[in-house]
Amino acid sequence: MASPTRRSALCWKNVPASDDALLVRLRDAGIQPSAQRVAVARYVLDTCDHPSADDVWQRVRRTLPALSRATVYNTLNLLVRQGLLRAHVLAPRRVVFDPNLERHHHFIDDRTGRIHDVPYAAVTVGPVGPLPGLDVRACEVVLRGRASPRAARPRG
Amino acid sequence: MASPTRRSALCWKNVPASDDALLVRLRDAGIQPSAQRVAVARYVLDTCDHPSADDVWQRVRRTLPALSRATVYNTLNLLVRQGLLRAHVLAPRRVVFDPNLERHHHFIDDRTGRIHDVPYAAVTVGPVGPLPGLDVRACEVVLRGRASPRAARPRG
DNA sequence: CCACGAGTCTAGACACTGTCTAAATCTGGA
DNA sequence: TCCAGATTTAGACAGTGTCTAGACTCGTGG
Repeated sequence: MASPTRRSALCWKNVPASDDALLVRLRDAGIQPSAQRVAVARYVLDTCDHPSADDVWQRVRRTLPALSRATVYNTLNLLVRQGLLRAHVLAPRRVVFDPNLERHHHFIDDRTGRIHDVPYAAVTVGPVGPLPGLDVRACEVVLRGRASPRAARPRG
Repeated sequence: MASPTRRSALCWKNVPASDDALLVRLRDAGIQPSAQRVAVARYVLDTCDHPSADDVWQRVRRTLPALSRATVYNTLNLLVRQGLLRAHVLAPRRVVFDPNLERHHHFIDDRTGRIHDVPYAAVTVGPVGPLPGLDVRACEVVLRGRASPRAARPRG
């Protein structure tokens, strides 16, 4: 064959040493830390942008051009399944991923679509009155409105 | 031409007289009541099933076989734009339509995916504490859990 | 009665999202 | 070194929602 059509993308050791904490975290969750998974996790577990799966793909491909879409979806679903990530359905055709595992709510800017985290304590929900026949196990609050430009950054 | 490939589907007068109230409602909202729009509205404005756009299409096509998918989407968006219907994004790849215009919340059964309306007063939300930079204009609560089979019917 | 313009509907193309499969590749252990 | 199992890739596939061109209907005016 003339050219290496298949790059050596699989290399589980090819991860910067500074990611030790991330590697431990993945391993503790029972996730084999391949280069692709680490790259995806490194971005998605440390962002406050609430990216969609495609956002993650676009972003991580900058450093891992051979990354396939299927791997991104697989990895995101794996992270969700293992409890390192949460998925929210906040906009049509847009599942959004959120590394914030603490109980919290969301604010969506009507104009920009930007999603901001809202501390759990900032909204008082319930006590839910008696709802006959409904066994409530989770409660999510979505606020909508407009964010002032200054508040456009959920975290510094 | 050999055969009527194009049926006479457009017939704005071809609407049962018993739908007078609906016709008035549509006209008041500035919506020209075509047969297709009336058929869609008649179903979607009087259901508690929280159907998706495709559900609406499947259902209304029973009585209007030539109804196109684009017309359903156009009509649903029109009803939403004119305030006769609400759209909720409660599940991935599934926008759900809700004719209940009163303020209310939703309960989603984890197992069946069924959506139940919850009276606004049954859940105490807020008072939202001071959220600097966020101008909150709407607040939606989504409860998740399990519904007992007996409670599976939001309305009789 | 007929022509015309505005509004509506249909069929299909299109873009996007998420899942699945076969084949190639890599890893760790014997 | 070799092998079994896990992982990744590319592409096919299905579902959802939008858009466009062309056909159709209605009301109005000549």
